[in-house]
Amino acid sequence: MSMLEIHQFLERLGNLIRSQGRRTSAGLDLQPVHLNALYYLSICNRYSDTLLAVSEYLGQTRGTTSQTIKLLEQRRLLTKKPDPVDGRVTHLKLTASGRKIVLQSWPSPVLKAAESLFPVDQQDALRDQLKQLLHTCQKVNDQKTFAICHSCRHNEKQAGGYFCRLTQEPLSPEDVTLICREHEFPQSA
Amino acid sequence: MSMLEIHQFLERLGNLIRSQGRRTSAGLDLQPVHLNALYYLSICNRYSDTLLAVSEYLGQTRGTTSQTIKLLEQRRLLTKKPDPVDGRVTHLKLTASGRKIVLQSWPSPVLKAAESLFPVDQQDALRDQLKQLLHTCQKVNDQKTFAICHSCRHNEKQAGGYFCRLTQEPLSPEDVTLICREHEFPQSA
DNA sequence: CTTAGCAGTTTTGATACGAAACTACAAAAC
DNA sequence: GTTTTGTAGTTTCGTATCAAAACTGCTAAG
Repeated sequence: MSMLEIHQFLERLGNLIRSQGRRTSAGLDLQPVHLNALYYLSICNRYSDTLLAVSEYLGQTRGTTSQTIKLLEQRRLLTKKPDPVDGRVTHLKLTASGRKIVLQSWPSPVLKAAESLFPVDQQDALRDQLKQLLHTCQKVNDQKTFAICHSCRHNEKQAGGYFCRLTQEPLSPEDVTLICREHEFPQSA
Repeated sequence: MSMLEIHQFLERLGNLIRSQGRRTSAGLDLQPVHLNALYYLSICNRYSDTLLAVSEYLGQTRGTTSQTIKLLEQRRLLTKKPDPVDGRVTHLKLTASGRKIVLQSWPSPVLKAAESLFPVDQQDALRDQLKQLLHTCQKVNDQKTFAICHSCRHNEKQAGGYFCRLTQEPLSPEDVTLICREHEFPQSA
């Protein structure tokens, strides 16, 4: 019963944010999905700034994402950099104007306006519950979690900093606050 | 800061539900937005089962909603009944197969699968917080609330039942559990 | 009885999206 | 070292979503 209502409220908040976003982001000539892609690229780490990662994060096919990326590149909101090692891979880096748009458009004006009327401790509680629900859904549906290295089972705290056992590379204190497409929680099942 | 993360989690849950929904509801030959419209019609009261109300609920224009309704009518998932008093208005009623599809598709399989792994008291807490956030957003953005008569300032508890001061009509115990496009919370500001 | 306003429809055009075929590169198989 | 299999990304095409705006028909106010 609760899940039914949770679903309903999620849809309604989503509709509110998206339909408002279509109107306001129309000034930027960008669609909601473009803002999502830009936001992802602003918080992902260096292993996760590829087209494939974006498409997995957004739940789209590669073809669709390819169109999205092409448009964002034409608008000079991101640049493509070929991977020095693997010739198939290109990394997507936000430009200064790309970062500016992320700062402008996140969070949505709808939520920003509600922020001051919504008690801070309730905001934190809601955030934690949503995070929990998202990760439960992802686990059940065998989806990638896209969480920060800090909570990843491949990440190892060492004397001088951090180390990723998967990529066999050291991670900086900033690195472990970014989200990664290879992220896996420590298995508790 | 919390709002930023809340927005992010809302989007990701939305994407998860929608991209999964596109796959499963493809079996029904319906799009996510159609399921939303059907669900709304299953929980709205007799003042709110019109095209205009649906379009306000979904945040679409009337033209877009008109297309949605036309398709649902062709699939025999709802029927149109002209209003006996106002010749401009038509009421939208779900058919038996329409109701069946609502029961099948709500809540999303993604959430249903997570239900058993997500503690019940946390479900209730999350539901209440989402409701709170939604209503705060709607208030701030001057949107209709679409909540149940039970919480409406126009509704009056009387000896034999309930009474709506706006429509000047009595409401049954079942009526006050349905959502209404004219709903307004008692003003506390 | 005229005018303003509302419920709903139709048409048009832009954009989003998935499916599938395709290119180019990489790594494993043999 | 050549073939096979797999992966990153692109292109094309058909379908669906959506808003904008012009439209019909009804209602209600002046």
